[in-house]
Amino acid sequence: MNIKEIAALCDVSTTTISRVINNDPRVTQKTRSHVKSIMKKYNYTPNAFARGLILNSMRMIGILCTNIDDPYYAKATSLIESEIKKHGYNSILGCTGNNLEDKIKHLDLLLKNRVDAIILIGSAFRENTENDHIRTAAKQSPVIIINGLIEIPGVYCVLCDEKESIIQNVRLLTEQNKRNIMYVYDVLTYSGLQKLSGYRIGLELCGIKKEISVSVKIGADINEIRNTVADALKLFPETDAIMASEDFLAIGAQKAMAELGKNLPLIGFDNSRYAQCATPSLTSVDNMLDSICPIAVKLLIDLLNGKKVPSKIIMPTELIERETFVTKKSSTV
Amino acid sequence: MNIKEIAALCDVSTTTISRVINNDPRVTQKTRSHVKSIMKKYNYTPNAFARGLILNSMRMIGILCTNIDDPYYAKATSLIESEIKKHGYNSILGCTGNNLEDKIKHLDLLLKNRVDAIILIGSAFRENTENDHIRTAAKQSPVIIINGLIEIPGVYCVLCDEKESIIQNVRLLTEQNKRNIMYVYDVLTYSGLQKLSGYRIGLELCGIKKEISVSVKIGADINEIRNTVADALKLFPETDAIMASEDFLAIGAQKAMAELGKNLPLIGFDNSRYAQCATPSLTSVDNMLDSICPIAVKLLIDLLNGKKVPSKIIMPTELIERETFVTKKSSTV
DNA sequence: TTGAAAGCGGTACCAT
DNA sequence: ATGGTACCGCTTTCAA
Repeated sequence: MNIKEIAALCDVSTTTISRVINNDPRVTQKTRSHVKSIMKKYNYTPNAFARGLILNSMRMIGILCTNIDDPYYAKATSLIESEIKKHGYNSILGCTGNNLEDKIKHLDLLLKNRVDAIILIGSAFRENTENDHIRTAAKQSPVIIINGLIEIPGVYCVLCDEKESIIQNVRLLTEQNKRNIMYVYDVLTYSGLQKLSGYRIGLELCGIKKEISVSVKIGADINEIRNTVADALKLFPETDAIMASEDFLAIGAQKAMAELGKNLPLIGFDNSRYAQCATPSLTSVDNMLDSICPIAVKLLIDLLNGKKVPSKIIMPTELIERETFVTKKSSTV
Repeated sequence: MNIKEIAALCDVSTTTISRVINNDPRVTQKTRSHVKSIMKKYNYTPNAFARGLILNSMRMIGILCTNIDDPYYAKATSLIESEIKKHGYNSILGCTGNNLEDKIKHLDLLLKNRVDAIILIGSAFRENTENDHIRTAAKQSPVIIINGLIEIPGVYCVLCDEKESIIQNVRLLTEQNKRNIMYVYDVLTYSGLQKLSGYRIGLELCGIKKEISVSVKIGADINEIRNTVADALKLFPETDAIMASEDFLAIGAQKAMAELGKNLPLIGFDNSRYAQCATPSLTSVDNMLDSICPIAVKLLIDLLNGKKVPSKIIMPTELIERETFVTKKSSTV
């Protein structure tokens, strides 16, 4: 069933049908309702490809993340998808993995499919070498980066200040007289580097010389993480607090401590559901996806509507206190 | 840049360009490479909408789940997306929520976008009343259901035997002389009903009369779950084992037990990463997504290639033993 | 208010 | 091996 057949059935031209489809006012109420009833009767749906061909858009937005099976990306994707939908766009999803070639391939795929815009989730899309693929993509389609930062024209970033939040964590720990703070991390994406740098700066600002950083194998399971951290704890028995770059790592650290009969203050990152599931429950930095994602989508929609928008928006983070570490703000002894 | 311009630049017809694009052998090697070089030089990409219009396909597969921010759906989506990609298809993602109207709207959206097939993840897509929307969708496009079962022509289901796995769990618990088994659940989708029914059948088969089932508010956070289960444990202090319909609920139950100083055998469901994160780590039923998803995609691709495929594939589950419950298979005292 | 017809950018049939 | 051209289903300009 196509527009011509519907036109014939209604005894009007295809133009009129098109006008009805697109809510063009230049159709009498009578004709309009008649056409609508026929369309309903025959369950007619305009061909999206044909519309796409002319309008040069199928109202699709490409979302790329490295791995949707990571709760952080899942949450972001979930929030973005729901926002996008509100504005009448659909989401095409790609999970790229961490391989640069695959990221490029996915980007190309989205461009080939002529998406209206591209949203990259996470700083994994900023390579530490060059970012030509993103530069190229941005020339053809707006690119939004969630919690990542690349300064390229046509690329818009909405992120939280991860470095600063880690600096604050160090400060909070030192306020409780912790001077041997272990930092557990794995992947050194831009974000990973920011956090690591926050750790180092934090130590420096607090006058601490000794860094105890533990690098965990990327993609390690909980037992591998536990073992790695346990080894580190044996190596640095003076450790009196632990921070991790992600909740999952923090939980591995938690298990390591349990194994060694330790119970040090512990701060995770992402405030994921893992943090709630942990026993004791995990104090964690909330990276504000709940605010960032809607803001990013709003920015994108404004952009698509031709408005002027900022190229960079940075939010502060928030420490969610649970059982593994509490600040004593009101230290009324 | 379109096919005509490229044709002009190459001094050949659009037909030839098209042939090169589609790897049609009827082009000399010389022409082909020349065309290819020009295409590369001008960074030409055939318009996907135009191709879609003619071929009536953009090689897109629609994936629907209720909530990608649930690790179960996230894992399934991740596995499906990666399999689909291998076969040269892209994924368009929709998160519908649990509202029937929204599910219908999403289904319509996918059909409007003329996806090549639709994959529904989870039994939440089977309504307990009627399923006309799925019936209608299946008439226009193949529908695959992951871990859900609806017997409708054009709908293909790949699932695991959840009911049976719960029956087995009851049996394993009774073998350890547990007779007061609490069952914690929330949403009663088809899957939820299957599991609940497995619990009841299991009890019956083991000659247990007393059912202790606890219904938790849908969407409850970990504290609400803990409170609900704690109340139930106070009401039924004779409880000597707990099963849950999902890992997250099991963890809530775990926290309730901790609160009350209890330490009963506990079995979760889904074998999600939550199970690893729990302390003590959670014994859980693996619902075999790792096998189901590739099988489902394979079935789909076969279907799209016109092969005959089964309408229903059922896999057995597997109990992953961790700390909260271990079977004593080799009970050599 | 309505309609005829020219595209949008490809593909595929039928010639050559 | 290559090309001319009708056509996919819709939108939009221009004319009536």
